[in-house]
Amino acid sequence: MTEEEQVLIHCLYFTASRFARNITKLAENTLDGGDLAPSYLYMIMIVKFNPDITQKELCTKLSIAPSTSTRFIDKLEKQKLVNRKADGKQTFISLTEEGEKVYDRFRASLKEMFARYSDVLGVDFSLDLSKKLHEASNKLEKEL
Amino acid sequence: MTEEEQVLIHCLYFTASRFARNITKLAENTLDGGDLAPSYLYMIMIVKFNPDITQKELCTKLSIAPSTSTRFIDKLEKQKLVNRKADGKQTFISLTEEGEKVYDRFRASLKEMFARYSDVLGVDFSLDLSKKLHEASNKLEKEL
DNA sequence: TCCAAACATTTGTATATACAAATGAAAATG
DNA sequence: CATTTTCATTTGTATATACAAATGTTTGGA
Repeated sequence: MTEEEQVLIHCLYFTASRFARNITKLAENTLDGGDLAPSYLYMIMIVKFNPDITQKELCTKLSIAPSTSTRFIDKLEKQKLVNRKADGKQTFISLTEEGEKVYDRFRASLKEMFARYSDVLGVDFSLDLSKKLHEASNKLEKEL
Repeated sequence: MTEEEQVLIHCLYFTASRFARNITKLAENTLDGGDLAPSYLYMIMIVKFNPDITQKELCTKLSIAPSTSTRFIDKLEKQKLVNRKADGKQTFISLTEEGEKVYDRFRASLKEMFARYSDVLGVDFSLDLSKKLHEASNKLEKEL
């Protein structure tokens, strides 16, 4: 292993941010979100499985800043894909009918994306990597 | 496993982009790059181990767009951390003395960052994850 | 030898995302 | 109950990053 690679495997920031750029490009090319970028689909997916989720909880599950969540929801609301229900300090988010349809389209196109990358990386490798990233995010989110 | 998690582990885009945000935040807080964001340190690291690298090669190794590389190098050159050597179509990049110093400072602070996250994730898990992300990026970069 | 095609870099512009400060609402405490 | 504290969201602003078009350079035919 070269010294360069030694440094790389000791810096998860380097390897993770590069990988994120690669997989984002693939997602932009293969996920069907109409005119929505993949990150909006991520939010829609989370809302789908957590109806009436608060904005704060969304921030945690997506690891985004509160200000980012405001802007994302603004856009999704304008497109009538989600509803905001303000109650005191909190805001609750849920999908509209139209939002459910976008989710279903995304869900179908996800198969295609999975096929594309697991063809290159291997199915087991891909599932394992994704699971590890998920676990790791939860731990970092909680303990840092 | 919940249905939400089933979707997550089938979508590397979701898990990788969230993880990248988490680890980026940690990197911003712990890596010592003076006033440079972590992504600039990544570029400096690659140049350190590949003196006189072309811009195109940098783009491949970092998985960034050519326009992004131009802007990064503009900034690093303005701070006298790298040199541009134009030759025909290509541009060759190398570190200045000052750039080497920035690398050395980064290198020292990397130990701290590694300690922070491997404390939460485990040393073996962290090294393994980083290695897998590195391999996966190389494959996606080559075959997609 | 000249032109067309290929290629690397740069510039114009748009967007996802962040942080810090501002706002608005609830809860706690005297 | 009145006021301070705490908390969730929003707004102002900055930056990393991308794509598409423009520019500049080389190379391979005709």
